[in-house]
Parts: sequence; C-alpha cells; structure tokens
Amino acid sequence: MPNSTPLSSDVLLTYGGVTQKFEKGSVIYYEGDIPIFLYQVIEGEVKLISTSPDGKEFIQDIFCPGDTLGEPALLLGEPYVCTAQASSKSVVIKLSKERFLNLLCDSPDIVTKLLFAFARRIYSKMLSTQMLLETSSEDKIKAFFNQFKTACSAIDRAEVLIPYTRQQIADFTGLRVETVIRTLTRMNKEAKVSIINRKVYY
Amino acid sequence: MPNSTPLSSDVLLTYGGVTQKFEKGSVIYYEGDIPIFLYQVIEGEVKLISTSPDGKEFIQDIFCPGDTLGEPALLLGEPYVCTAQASSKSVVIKLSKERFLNLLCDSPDIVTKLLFAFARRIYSKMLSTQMLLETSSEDKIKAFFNQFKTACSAIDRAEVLIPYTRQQIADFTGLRVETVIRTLTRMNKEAKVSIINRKVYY
DNA sequence: CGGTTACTTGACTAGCTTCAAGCCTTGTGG
DNA sequence: CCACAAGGCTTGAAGCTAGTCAAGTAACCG
Repeated sequence: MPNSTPLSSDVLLTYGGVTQKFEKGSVIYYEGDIPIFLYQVIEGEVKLISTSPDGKEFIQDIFCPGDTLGEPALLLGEPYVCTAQASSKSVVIKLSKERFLNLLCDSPDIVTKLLFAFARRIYSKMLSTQMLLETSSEDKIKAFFNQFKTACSAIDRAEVLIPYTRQQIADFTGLRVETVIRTLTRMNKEAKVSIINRKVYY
Repeated sequence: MPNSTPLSSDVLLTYGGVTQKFEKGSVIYYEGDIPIFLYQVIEGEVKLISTSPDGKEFIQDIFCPGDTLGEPALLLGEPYVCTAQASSKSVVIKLSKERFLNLLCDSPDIVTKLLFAFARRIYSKMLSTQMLLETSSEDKIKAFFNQFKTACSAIDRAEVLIPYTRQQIADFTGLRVETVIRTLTRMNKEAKVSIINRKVYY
C-alpha cells in the first residue's frame, strides 16, 4: 500500500532535514513515543507494526521511498500508535516538527498534496478495516489480495504474483501462518488462486 | 469518534451547499457509488457501515453535527467503501465536488483544517485496526472501550458509562451480540467492568 | 397494556489456533 | 562442489473460542 509522494526530499533538506540510515530490523520510533520528527523514506522500506503482548506482530502499513510517515501523530501531538521498523536497510530523512510546520505555512501547495495523500490513506485504511471484518480466513485473504491488486492498479482479471511470504500475509490479515497455508492450499485446489513453485498468483 | 469541525456550515451554504433531511435509517450514499457531493452533518447522526454478504452490519465510523463525510473517496474519485446511513433523523448539507474544490482553492486555511481533521481520522483508524487485530473478544471490547474513553478524554482511572447497546458494541468490534453479552458478564464477575441496571461502566 | 426493542441463556458446531514435528529451498563457507 | 545452516513452507492432531440457532425474559414507550 504505497502512498503518493507529496513531498520532494529536496524541500525537506532545504528546510533542515537530516538523513539517517537504519539497518534491517532497527526501529525508527516506538509505539507510545511522543513524536518529534517527520520522517520520509528515501531508500529501502519501513513498516508500521503493532505488537501484541504475546509477541505477535501485525503489519499496519508499509512505506516505500517517497512516502512520509508518522505525520498524523506528529500533527496531533499524540503518542505513536505503532512502531516504525525498517524492513530492509533504509535511508530516511527526518525533519523537526517545528520546521515541518514552517514548511506547511510557507507552501499551501504542499498542504494540498498532503491532504490528498491523507485521503488515500484513509481510503485504504477503510478497505483494510473491511478486510479484518471478514469472518472467514478465505475472505480475509481475498480482500487482502484485492487491496494489493488495486494498490498496484492491476487489471482485475489477470493473475498477479503476490510478492509476500505466508508469514507476511498472516501479519497483514491477523491470521496464523498455518491458517494462511491451509487456506491457500484449499483455494489452489478450488482454482481460486494458483500456486506455482510455492509462489501465489491471484 | 467524532471528528473536529473544519468547515462552518455558513461557508458551505455560501458556496452553494443545499440542505437535505434524512429519516432514521435512510441512506445518504451506498457502498460502490461514485461520489458526487461533499456532505456535512448539521443535525442528527450519520454512520458509515459495511454490510457483509450475509447481511451483517459493521460500523466503521459515526459522524456528528459539524463533521464532514465522504471526502476521501470524493477527492480521490474512487467509489465509496461504505454506506452512509442516518442513525437518527438528520439534516445534512451537500455541496458538489466542483464547488468543494473551488472552496479548497480559495481558502488554504480550510485545507489546513481539513488536513488536521484527516490526521485525527487516520489516527483513530489505526487505533481501531489494533482493536480488530486483538485475538480475544475481551481484548477487543477493552480496546473499544479505551478508544471511547480517549475520544471523550475521560481520565483512565474513573469508570465511565459506556453509552452503547450490546448490539452496537458488537457492530463496532465485529463480534456477535451473544459473544459481547457473555464476555461482558464474565468481565463483570472478574471485576473488569461494572454492570449496573444493564448499563456498562468501564 | 400491548408491542417493540434490548438483553440473556443454553446447546451445538465450525473453524481458527496451538503445538509439535518434519520437509524443501536458498545461500554461504570450507 | 558439497555440506550444512537458516528461513520459509507444510502437515497432523487436539483444543478452545466465537459463531449459530433457538427460545425466552426484562425494560421501555406509546
């Protein structure tokens, strides 16, 4: 679910943004932290995860180069709901809240772009809420796949490679790996997905 | 989960907004419709619901007087994810997309306010995603109650009346009424909630 | 007082989770 | 080029929790 790109990194750097590298698995901010910076992904991939008390992990969102993250909590001054973690070696620009607000004041244009990016995010959160409300594992997985296909604007008919591991599908849908595997196997038999070399096409 | 109020109804009327009444239960727009108007609630209450194929109903959001609704889909030009339905007799202003866009162009101020309202909405959607990812019915209900308490900025300690019916709690959490009842009864025995005259305090 | 709405309880079932074990594939170092 | 480690995938058996269906009770309102 990549978001659109409302902010050029150049602007962020002009306003005093600083780049920082993160190794795979290292944390950019923790759930509960009070936001100080705006972040933008330059290279790599950053995921937003909720961890439940028993150590289970759920992926709330994934951010790609160009995407900004953490703005809602930053703007509201509320603690982060999720932890942001680099899912691969990543480069991130961070900009202090004060400078970010200056930037917003100076450029109504950017505010509008951000507004559209937020609209996109609300929209996809509503879709993912619908996914989580599905009662059967099959419907959840199908909803997840459909979201992915819409996000990368794939034609509905053509089968597309789902570039996620079983574990990642589980982390997105809130199911267990075994359930994902068993459901996919069944769906394969019923020709609802294709599994070739363990890769899933839908 | 009421949102802040970025738009005064006066401005909407100035830009050509038209008021319309809706009886309790009547639909403002349907899931799948292509958005044409921006809506603002003036009186009453409007809920956003997803209906699953078997007729079950899930409440995605509730809007109170002053709140605008349907902007994400409208701005993106995508079909509505949910159905908007008046949960009580309501009055709503509707403004055509074109005029809404004019309004945004004319008033950077309003764009900024909308941005903050969107931030609030993303934030609360993340919280509700976390709620849905909880595995047990008890944790879901507790997460829902906590969301409610935060929304009305209740002090965490004090017990607060939860102003929802069992059915509504079920519709928000994605559980069944019977499950909600059984879980609440158990939580009452374990002193995790208080039930007095069938009313729930948490 | 009668009808509607909300709440409650019980018995049964289905489906997801859990735990445990084993297999396949990929990449790395000797 | 082989061996082995590590991560991902798969399978089976058992348990438990939420869902379903059915029936009935309590509160509310005109």
